[in-house]
Amino acid sequence: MTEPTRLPPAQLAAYFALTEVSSLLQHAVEQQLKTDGGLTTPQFQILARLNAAGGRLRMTDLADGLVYSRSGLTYQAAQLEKRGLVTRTPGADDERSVEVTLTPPGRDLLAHVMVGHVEVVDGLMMSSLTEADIAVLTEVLTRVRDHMRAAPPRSAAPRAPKKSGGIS
Amino acid sequence: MTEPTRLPPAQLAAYFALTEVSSLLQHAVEQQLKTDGGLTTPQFQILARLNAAGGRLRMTDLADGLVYSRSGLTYQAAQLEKRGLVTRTPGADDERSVEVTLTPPGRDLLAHVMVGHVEVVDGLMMSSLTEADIAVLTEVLTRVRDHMRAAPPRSAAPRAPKKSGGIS
DNA sequence: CTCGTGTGCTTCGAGTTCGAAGCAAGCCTA
DNA sequence: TAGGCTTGCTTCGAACTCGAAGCACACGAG
Repeated sequence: MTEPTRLPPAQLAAYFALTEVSSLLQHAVEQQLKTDGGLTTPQFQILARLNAAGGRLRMTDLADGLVYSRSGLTYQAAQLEKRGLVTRTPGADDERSVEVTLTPPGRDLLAHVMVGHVEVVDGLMMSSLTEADIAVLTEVLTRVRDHMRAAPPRSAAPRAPKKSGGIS
Repeated sequence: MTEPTRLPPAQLAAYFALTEVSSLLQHAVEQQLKTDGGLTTPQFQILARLNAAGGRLRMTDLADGLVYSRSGLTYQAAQLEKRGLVTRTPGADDERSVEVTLTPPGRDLLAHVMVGHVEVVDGLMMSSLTEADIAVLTEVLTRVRDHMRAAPPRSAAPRAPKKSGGIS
């Protein structure tokens, strides 16, 4: 039980719990998405985000909401296009941009997959929570999310004098 | 026939918030681990788990606490061994098992990395929360975690249902 | 008009991940 | 002791991921 550093115990507990829950949940969801619709998590996120935005978004706007890299987005968009779930067309205003559009089959598949998706989340996560729990969880996590989105990407490390030229 | 399914809005909000927070946090942590110690998240998890267990664990016991696949664990353990952070030796009792042991350099690196790790988690996640928030978050998430660990996914394990928890 | 810079997306190579198949050691029954 | 089943881990091939480099269009200055 020798710990290398002293740690704020309450905070670490919260952090580990968050990490573990989200890992387990993500794993379960991944299985469901693959089984019910042959989708990976990133693909599902793309479809869901497109649907939420009315069915059409530019690559850049799509990337803004998601967490992973531009190149990964290109790859997954290509996969989705192969299956006919989305189309990619040159942007109307800006010739170098690409607009991704949800097709009817894409919308159908999303609707179908969403059912099982909600079932899994419900059964695995929500079934052990009260409405009050859910409300407070949402409130707290939303606050954290906003703070994270606002925070600078990185750097400003007190110990590391590493200069990366700045974000200018 | 295909309508966007109606969804429990409060639950979805909680779920999305959880997903987004954990993604952002994971991303930030990944950067820190790489910068401070040249470690990936799975590698860090292995070292941390080893340290928590006193420095030595069998591969299987290591896998039980983590989320990813056996083959992935083998791969990462090999990476760690290459860097001299752990050793792998045949098990004493059982010749086919492998015991992974944290080396002194491994312990040192973990201690070093943990400092920055806590800093990141603290600054990014905890700074926007009160102590009460943290307490309630921990309580709720711990409950969810226990429930998830107890519940089998949607199908039984393909090969090895553990001795204790009979699925049949 | 032409050049230089910025922006949007894709391509590329290297590394990581997973599930299935494979290998070897242990266990159980006869 | 032999035979078959189980368990512990590794290897294999294919898919996915990332960051860096590259390509093409847009915009502004001269």
